[in-house]
Amino acid sequence: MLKLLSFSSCRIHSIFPSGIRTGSSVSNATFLQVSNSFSVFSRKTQNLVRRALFCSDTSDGSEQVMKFEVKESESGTQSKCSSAFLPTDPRTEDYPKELGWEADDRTELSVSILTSPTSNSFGIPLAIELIEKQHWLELKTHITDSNATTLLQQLFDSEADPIIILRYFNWSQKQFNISYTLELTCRLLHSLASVKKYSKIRSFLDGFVKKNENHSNSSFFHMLSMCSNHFCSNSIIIDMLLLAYVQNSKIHMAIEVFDRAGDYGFKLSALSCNPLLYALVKVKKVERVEYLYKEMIKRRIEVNLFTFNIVINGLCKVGKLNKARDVIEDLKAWGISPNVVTYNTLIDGYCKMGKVGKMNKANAILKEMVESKICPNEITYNILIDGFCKDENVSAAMKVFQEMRRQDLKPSVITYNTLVNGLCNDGKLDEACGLRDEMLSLGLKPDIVTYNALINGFCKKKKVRETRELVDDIRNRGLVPNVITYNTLIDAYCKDQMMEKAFDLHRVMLESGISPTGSTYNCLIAGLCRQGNMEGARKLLEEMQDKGLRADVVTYNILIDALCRKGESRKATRLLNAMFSMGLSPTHLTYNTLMDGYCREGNLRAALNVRSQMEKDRKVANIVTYNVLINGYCKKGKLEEANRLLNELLERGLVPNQNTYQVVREEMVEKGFLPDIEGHLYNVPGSS
DNA sequence: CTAGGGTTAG
Repeated sequence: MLKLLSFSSCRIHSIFPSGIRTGSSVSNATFLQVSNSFSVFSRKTQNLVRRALFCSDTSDGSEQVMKFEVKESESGTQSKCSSAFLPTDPRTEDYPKELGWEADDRTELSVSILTSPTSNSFGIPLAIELIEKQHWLELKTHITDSNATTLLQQLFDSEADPIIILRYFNWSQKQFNISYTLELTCRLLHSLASVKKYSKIRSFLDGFVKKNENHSNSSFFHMLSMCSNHFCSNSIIIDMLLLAYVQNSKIHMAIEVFDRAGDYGFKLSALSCNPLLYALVKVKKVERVEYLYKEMIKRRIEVNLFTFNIVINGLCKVGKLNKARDVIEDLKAWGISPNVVTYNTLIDGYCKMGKVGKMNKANAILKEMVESKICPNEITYNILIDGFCKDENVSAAMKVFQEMRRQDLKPSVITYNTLVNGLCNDGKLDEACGLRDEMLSLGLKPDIVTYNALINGFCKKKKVRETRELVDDIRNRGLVPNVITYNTLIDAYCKDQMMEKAFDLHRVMLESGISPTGSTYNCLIAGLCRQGNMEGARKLLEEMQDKGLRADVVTYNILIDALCRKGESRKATRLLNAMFSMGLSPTHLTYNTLMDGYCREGNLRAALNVRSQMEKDRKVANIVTYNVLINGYCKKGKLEEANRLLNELLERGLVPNQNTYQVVREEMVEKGFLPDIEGHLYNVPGSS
């Protein structure tokens, strides 16, 4: 342990404002040089000496350093000593550099300082006054970047108002372009916490996190607990640090803080944990969400309805609907009642992620909700309308729309947009336009989303004139086309093999200052690929990457598909490997496309290799995988093998679809195979 | 601090 002896006898003052300044022979330069000679001592010793010098109790401000002595000695049998005397003239005195030994943690240190009286000194009270009045210019004349830290320490030691210290801390860091140590930072935070200036701590930590210095969380935690063991303050500061990371999108750091807070036993709050949960939901890191949620309950962190709703939302977004329902039970067990948001979230989950009969389940939840005396709101209806539209049941969506109005709920722009989109996707363009007109008559202004939906509908039907009119309409109504407008139109041109037009639009887009997304490029690359222009596709891929847009799974799927169609499945396989090195995860589609490529080349061995690679990637063969392989075997005349696969897929509980049926019927049934699965085959939807 | 609408591969 280092010990500072004769600390209280130190009577030092007035290195402030610009070092030691007296009528005596001791100058600021002298003082600094002595400071430099400290390098022969261990860092801890240096710091202690500095503190002894700068932080000692000198209330009268009339004393002046003349001479000091530092002694380091190891406890135990061996001991070494060293001393440094402040010289009257630095150029003529020797410094103890040549002593060059390092103290360790067992070294004892003693410091004694001799002082002499002086008169003209810049005292702490004056400094505080200047900071309080924010007379920064005047303050600046008293401070140099070498003693800025000294004043800070003096402020701490004089127990100045934490707000004053904070002001000086921020000002001097900026003024002298310095960064205070973590220790001083933690002392500041503790002093603010001691007077409950939490909003100050919050904004300070926000800036601290933004600066992104190389402080690790581990040293922050360590220093914070070294500076004070006030459990409550520590917990609050760490809680706010976590929130600061979340608000600055440094989720990884936030998670680290969360974990470490657990190790230190600091208590976090829902105020910071909820935003973290939500941030994780937004990036679909749902395993993390589940872990955090469990951990919050385990650590007895306060959880509230927001917490539950966020977790439910996360689970719904990835289709874990049963787990989401379990969380509803959890919250009831906590004595909390679900609210309209809870139910809306769950209904939306079923609408978007549910399997067969999902809309029935969504309706069932609606019923449950009403029975629990929770009134569906406009959003509830919007969710259901969208659900039915996406389920290709626009008429049911319209019924919900009627019901909504019967309940005296006002449809919003979003309601109309949802329906317009549903009608457009159903090819009912007249009705869609009718709804747009209805919006206008109700005083609801169609927005860019309305137009994007309509444009999409008209593009799909290749109604060029109407599409053009709609695009003109956007401008006339004072709306501005956005990325999605452009992407929709570019894709339409690409699908129509009008690549020049597509690239024209791409140019217009750039000129209007709208940044293309990866999707924009995907559309264009797919267009070029359809024309078999692999060279152009490659070039575009490069352009895309030059713009800092990363090729994604879709991009690779497009390229792999194109190569396979050209009978170059080997090259496509190289792209599959490239995906891994780019950190992208191939999807079922990726593997299936590649297998299909090999099958069409008649290379079944290669196709099966892809399948085993897929399984190594822990992707279970789906119905498309089987269709591709069965087709491959059939083309080769290996009907027994195809039969084996067909049985395998049935055993796995997969449902054959029209493609399966097609292949099997053409190639197998007529040749007398598969009597045992006939029953299944004739139940396939769409079969006669 | 939590819930709803528009484009894109196959």
